[in-house]
Amino acid sequence: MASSTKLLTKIPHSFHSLYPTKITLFDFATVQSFNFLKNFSSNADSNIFHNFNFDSFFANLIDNSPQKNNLAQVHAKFFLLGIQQRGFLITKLINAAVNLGEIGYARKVFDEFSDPDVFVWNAIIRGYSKYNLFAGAIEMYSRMQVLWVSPDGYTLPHVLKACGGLPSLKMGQQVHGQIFRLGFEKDVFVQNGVVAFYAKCGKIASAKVVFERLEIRNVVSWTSMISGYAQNGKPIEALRIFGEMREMGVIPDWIALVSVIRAHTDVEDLEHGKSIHSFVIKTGLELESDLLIALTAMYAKCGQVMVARSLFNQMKVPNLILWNAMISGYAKNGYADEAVKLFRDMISRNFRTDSITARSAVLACAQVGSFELARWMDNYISKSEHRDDIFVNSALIDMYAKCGNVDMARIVFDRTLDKDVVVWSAMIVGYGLHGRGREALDLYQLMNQAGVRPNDVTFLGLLTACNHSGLVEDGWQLFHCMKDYGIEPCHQHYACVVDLLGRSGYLDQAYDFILKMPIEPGVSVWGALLSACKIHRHVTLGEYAAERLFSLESYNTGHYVQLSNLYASARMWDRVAKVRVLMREKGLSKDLGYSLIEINGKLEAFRVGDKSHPRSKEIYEELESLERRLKQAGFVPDTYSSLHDLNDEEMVETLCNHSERLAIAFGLISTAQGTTLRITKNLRACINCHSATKLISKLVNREIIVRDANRFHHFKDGVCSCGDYW
DNA sequence: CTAGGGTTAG
Repeated sequence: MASSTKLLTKIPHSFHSLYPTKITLFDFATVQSFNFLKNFSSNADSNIFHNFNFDSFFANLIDNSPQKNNLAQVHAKFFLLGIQQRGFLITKLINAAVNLGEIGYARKVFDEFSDPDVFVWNAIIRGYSKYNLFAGAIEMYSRMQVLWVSPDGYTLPHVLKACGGLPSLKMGQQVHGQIFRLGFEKDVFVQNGVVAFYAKCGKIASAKVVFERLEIRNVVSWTSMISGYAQNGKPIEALRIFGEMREMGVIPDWIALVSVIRAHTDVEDLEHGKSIHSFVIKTGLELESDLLIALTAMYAKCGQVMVARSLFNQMKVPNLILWNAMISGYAKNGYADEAVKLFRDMISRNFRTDSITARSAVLACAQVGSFELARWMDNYISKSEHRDDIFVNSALIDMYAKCGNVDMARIVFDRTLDKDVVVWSAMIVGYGLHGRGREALDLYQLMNQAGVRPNDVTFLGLLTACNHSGLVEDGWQLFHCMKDYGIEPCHQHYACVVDLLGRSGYLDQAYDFILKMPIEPGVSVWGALLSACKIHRHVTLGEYAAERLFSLESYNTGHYVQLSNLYASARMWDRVAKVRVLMREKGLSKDLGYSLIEINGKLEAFRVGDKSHPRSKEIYEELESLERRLKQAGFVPDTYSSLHDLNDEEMVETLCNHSERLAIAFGLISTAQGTTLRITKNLRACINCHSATKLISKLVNREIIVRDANRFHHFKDGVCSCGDYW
């Protein structure tokens, strides 16, 4: 009997020395051990186990269990042997289950244990906290206290993490009070937890008080403060604390550096960010993959997408967050095509995507502006696990609106359950962009009925909608509704109102309104006034607005062009010429106009007078025929404002080869009768092309949708949705 | 069995 006991305890050791890897140990030794265990039951001769050390035997087995099944087998044996109440083994079992990610199983083991001590409680609380199941962690913590089990120095950090993760300021403050009563002032683990908790709740001042009272501050204490400032929009302060930490001679580890890199990212200080990068290389920390992710995100967000991409490529197995950082980096910096390409790459390689990936990819599609791509994205999302995510759906609504199809946006809107203010606002903004003011207002009614409180973006969408549909009265009333909801109007709201008043010719009232603004009027406000002056040919007020604009942004070409357009509309050619001279003196070059048209999901670009297209000859033939038909229909080019316009497009003498006309001609010859043409251009629509496009839509019996720098124009049957005001 | 980090719509 004694020899068999000995043999059993010896198996793991002998195997261990022969096969040092843990997996091997499990495969051989435990299979044998399990076979042995299978052959006895609780009524077996208990003498066999007289001197047997269960703790070390099962501990070994648990440590080497690769799966939940193995743990379950071990657990079953506890009951057979009557040792199911050994806290040490249960703690080990729960921790092992947690490390395997089997939190549900860990909880099951916990629930079958009748009288947990602090170690067992710690194990289960750690489990919930580790997987960000904060409510679970807190629930277990309160149950622990009901049973009068006192927390120790290991319990509290997990609980604090949970309080900060929710975040629940109240709960954390209670825990902080307990910590004080229990006397953990000197426990650096607990105190660091308190610092991080306050920082996560945005109570950075409280975090600082606790931090400064710490007698011993380690790198974790410092990092908690640095990331606290970084996460609360105070990156400069974060960097200052980092400086202090360095002065104290504390060596940053890789997590500290991640926080510092994030702070540099937020201030877009690539110079210092790069020096951190070299520090990382010098200290040999560049093997730390999460540090590389932070660096990738930094370069991507600061616009250095090429550098970011090379770091991305260095990673053998990119993880989800790295993919996200790269995709959102591309999307943010206008590399929408690259973002989409990378997203497609990711799904074709069967990587898991999360809600952030989906949002970034949808955002990129919105920028590309291709309706076909938008449809593909929608199709992908609606079949994925993200289909009910309201963040993703609000991005989809925005995407469809920006890709020219507000009705598809509405379909996404209607299928979105539990709509929040962002979803409602996205739809309202979409209607606004397309000049469908009535529908925007109707939706606002429904939103009120649904009990959703509007915010600043909702009102911006509503005001834009009223503006683009000429609903002056409604807009004016809505603007005054804002204060009922305690929403402070910002520059863009004021600009909308100026636009609104200006549209109906109330220019003096618009000026008066500007003078009464509680905040300093900015570029958007004066720009709106100048536009209105151009429409109504009010030269003196327009000149004043232009003067304000030049003082705010003396190098923005657009303002000079607008002023020149104002003069042209009033036929003041000498002043048009003066603006041109002024621009030359400032060394301003004119923005190049271009248009994109989507044909079978592919985008084709045209510049003014472009002859580079392979089908150029056919395009110009179509253009000439269109021109003839326009003339026959009695179309007279509005030469006075166009010929003297300073836009590059507008400078060209023949008006019929503006980029959008080339795009239209190409669209007509490459699509079937009746197909809708979708065009995107980088500048505002010129008056001539706008009138011409209206007529063309009637002559060729096609719907033509043009997205200009400001809004959408839907041309159909000779009229445009903008009502000729843009 | 402890703590700190990175990606985020309108």
